[in-house]
Amino acid sequence: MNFGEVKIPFWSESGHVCKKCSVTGARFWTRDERRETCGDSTEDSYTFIGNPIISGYSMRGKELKDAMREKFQDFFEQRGHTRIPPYPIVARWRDDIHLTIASIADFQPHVTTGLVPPPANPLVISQPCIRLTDVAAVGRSGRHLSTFEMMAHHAFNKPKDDDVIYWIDQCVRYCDDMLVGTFGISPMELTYVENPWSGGGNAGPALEVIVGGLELATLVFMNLEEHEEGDTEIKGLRYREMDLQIIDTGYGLERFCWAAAGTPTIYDAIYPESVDLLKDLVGFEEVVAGLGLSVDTDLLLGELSRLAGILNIDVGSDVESLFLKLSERLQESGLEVSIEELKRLTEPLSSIYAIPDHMHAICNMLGDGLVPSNSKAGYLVRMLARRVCRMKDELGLEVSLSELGSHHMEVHLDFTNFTQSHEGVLYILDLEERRYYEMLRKGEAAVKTALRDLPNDSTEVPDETLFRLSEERGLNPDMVISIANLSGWTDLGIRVGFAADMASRNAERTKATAKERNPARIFPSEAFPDTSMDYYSDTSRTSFEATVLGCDRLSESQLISLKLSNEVSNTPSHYVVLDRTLFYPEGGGQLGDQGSLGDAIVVDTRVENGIIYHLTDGSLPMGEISAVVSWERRRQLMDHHTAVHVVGGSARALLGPHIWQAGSNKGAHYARIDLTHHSRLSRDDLNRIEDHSNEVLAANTAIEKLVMSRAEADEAYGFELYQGGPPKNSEIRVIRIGDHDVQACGGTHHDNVGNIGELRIIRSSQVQDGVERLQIVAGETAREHARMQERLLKESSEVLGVSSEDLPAAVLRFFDEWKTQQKKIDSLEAEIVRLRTSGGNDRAVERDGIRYAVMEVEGDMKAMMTMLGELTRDHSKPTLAVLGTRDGGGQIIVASTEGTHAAEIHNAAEILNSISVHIGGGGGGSPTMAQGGGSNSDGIPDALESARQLLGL
RNA sequence: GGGCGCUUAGAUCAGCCUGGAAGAUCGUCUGGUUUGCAACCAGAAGGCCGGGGGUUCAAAUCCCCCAGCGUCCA
Repeated sequence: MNFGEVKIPFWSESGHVCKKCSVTGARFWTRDERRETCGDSTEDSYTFIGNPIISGYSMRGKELKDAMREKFQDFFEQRGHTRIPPYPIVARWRDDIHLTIASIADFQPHVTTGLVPPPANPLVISQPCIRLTDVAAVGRSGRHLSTFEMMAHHAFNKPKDDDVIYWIDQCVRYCDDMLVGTFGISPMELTYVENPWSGGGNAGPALEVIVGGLELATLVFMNLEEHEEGDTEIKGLRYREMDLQIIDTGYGLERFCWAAAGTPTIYDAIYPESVDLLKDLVGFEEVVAGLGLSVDTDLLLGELSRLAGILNIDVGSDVESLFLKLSERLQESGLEVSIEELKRLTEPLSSIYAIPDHMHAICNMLGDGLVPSNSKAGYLVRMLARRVCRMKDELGLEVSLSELGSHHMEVHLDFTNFTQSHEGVLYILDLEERRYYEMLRKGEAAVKTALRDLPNDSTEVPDETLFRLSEERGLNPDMVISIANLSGWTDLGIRVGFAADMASRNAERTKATAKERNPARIFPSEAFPDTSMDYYSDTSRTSFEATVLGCDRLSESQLISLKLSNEVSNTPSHYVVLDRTLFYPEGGGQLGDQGSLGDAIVVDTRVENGIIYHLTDGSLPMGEISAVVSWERRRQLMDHHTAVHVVGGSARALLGPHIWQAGSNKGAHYARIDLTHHSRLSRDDLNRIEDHSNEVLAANTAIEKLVMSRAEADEAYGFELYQGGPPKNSEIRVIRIGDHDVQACGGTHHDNVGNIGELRIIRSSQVQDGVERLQIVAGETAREHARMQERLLKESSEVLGVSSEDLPAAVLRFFDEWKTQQKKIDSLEAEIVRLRTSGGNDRAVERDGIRYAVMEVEGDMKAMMTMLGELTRDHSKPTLAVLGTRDGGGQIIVASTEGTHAAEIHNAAEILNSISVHIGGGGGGSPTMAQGGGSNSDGIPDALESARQLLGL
């Protein structure tokens, strides 16, 4: 039997036969002996539109989804599955994906690798998911969604332990029983297409379950893992059997709803209220009537939906050629519609369909506490919000983003599961809309500047210009064109194929950056047993005895990959491995301990694969050794680490549930914590957080340090635990500060928060949009910081001879005075120049109607420029001026009055070059204005004299 | 996490590529016109060209560092 073929008793018992699809060549199972195609080919169009394949569901929208979901979960609950509440849509327990893209993602990687047992076995779940890979097709294809619920039943089998819940045969029986028995789908319509699955290091056979041209479910039987010595080869990679064998199913809730509703598109089935509202606001009926289509519109729309399903819309594919294909298809169905008519109808319609879908994703993401940003998951919600803003503008809607959000949450969502408040979501939506229009406003000037050199009758914009505007200003090509069309370039359009080029350009770059990633190991960790980490048992112990198990010189490349922090003052030469240690290795943002091992100084401590490496300034012999951890440093690190937890808790309490720790760093001099927040923090905000934190310190709450299994911790505290990032082990250390803060953390902490004494938030900065970085000092560094501030104030106020209270006023006064005096000097200098250059001045010579002014002046280049202006700006007095000053090694300006006889017969740059040799320098400029300088200021008189000779004066 | 861009008058932005006299529009102020306002005309004030270093005879302009802001991709 080949990999991917599914042979189970159920097939023959239920009368299924195996066939080969005449279009795709895929193997599939069906009860219909005459069937030629698998159901999921270009020859299989949707049969359920206007003719539901699931009956008995007359409701639409949320009510339909709720009913469908309940029916599904109830079916499996009655068959021994435990119902599990859905996980958040933001996948904070994983570091490889931002959003939950499938129900199985809830259990990766900890459960699927066998590290942690599943929350129940078998289980049933309906998991909201977001996938943005096909976001461009949403609203256009009639079936694509960026957000959907994946209903699923999962079973985790361990055949080696005789622990098998159920496998392929039973899984297919459940599926078939439910579709036929519970949902009343005609058995003859069902096909099961073999489509083996591989990816992400795992593989297994799989079946696609198809009815009426619609894929309702995928059943994956994950039983292989990538391994060099495996005996199964798939797509060039070798796989072997896993100890854990997983039933991974996915049933599209929205597709069930669509199949039951039989509406033209999936959006009509699940978001009817929103679609109606938008059509109403747009006046869609009038739009259609105004088109004067040559065929019946209802007929056309129905036909479009049927066809759209079999047109495969890829990201970056050419919309133009898609329309061509659609139009041809319609003709085959006997509908004569021009591409132009088709466009005018489908463009607004696709936005009307896409908006509810996008709003659903946006509300779910924001509801989960996500903050819009210019990077990571926050960027994804911003991108969707901007798509909605653009679509509603193109539709000419007056309604705001938050009004759309408000309507959507009211009609389509259960708000009870949200961590963010209703008002919080609307507030963020308003912020995002303002930012979008701000971007557009700035974009207008950018487009005009970028296109300035382009003739007004151009038809195409250079590719490079479009790429740059898109990347730097966030203006996608469509927006650029519409701005340009309004600004004078009326014929501009986008080159055919440009969208595809841009997509492939992005794909190339993604590929290039993906190659650079390699989390290389630094140390030979297989040579040593795991180090006993004694620092957890008593965080205040500092001296201990241990055995040196290994010591070796650090290579040049090891030193580079270590990326030592700037708190490491001496470059280490060796690494030392012990059997046990009190040295805390860098981890969770806390820097490594320092101290001494025998005669050697420990400058940093690291950990890799459970082995702790002490970085020392010398080598050590094998055997017993006594060691001391620097308590001063350790205490400071603990002050900072505990302070970070306290500040994080206070920020969440004061600012809202969207506050998450996006990263942190704890050194000996200061600590910092990155927090997700939608606005910049004012000093006032910081003060409130600081006060709140110090109140927590004053209460001197005991710090609980618990070790518990991951499942237990999840159950007790939820995902807020993982502020510091996804957990890596099945056992978790939980640091709990009363009711104030609780998180999984491997760092060293005090036993009571009061041990810190006091903490201060000394500044905040924005590391990305939506991520605010707070710098914290605590304990000794807080006092040091205060002393430093005092010193700065004292030194500054002493310079001005004022008390530090008067410093701001004094500085302001001095700055103002400096400015007014500077102006006075300028005007006085100008006055001197006027006096020297006006009338009866014997240094100016007039000849052939040109005034020649050759003179040495005092002052710097700026003063000379002012003088020059006086001399040469007056067109009624054509002048050639040669000015020199001894300032700055000697400087010379030669200039003539532009547009006059003087400018025609003399070249300033030439004159300058021939005379500047006297000051040992050079210079240059235009024919009417040249300046230069040198290093021999005493040569100025010679230079001016040679100018006089050159000009024959 | 990886890029790219921006920071110039009270506001919005040119100028930077290719170094050589700091600009435009709006706003402000003064005067004219007007019964008055708007509009119009004439004129003026208003600039550490984000901060710091470097290259150069010369830097808003080129190079490096820092800060603030924006944006794209993962």
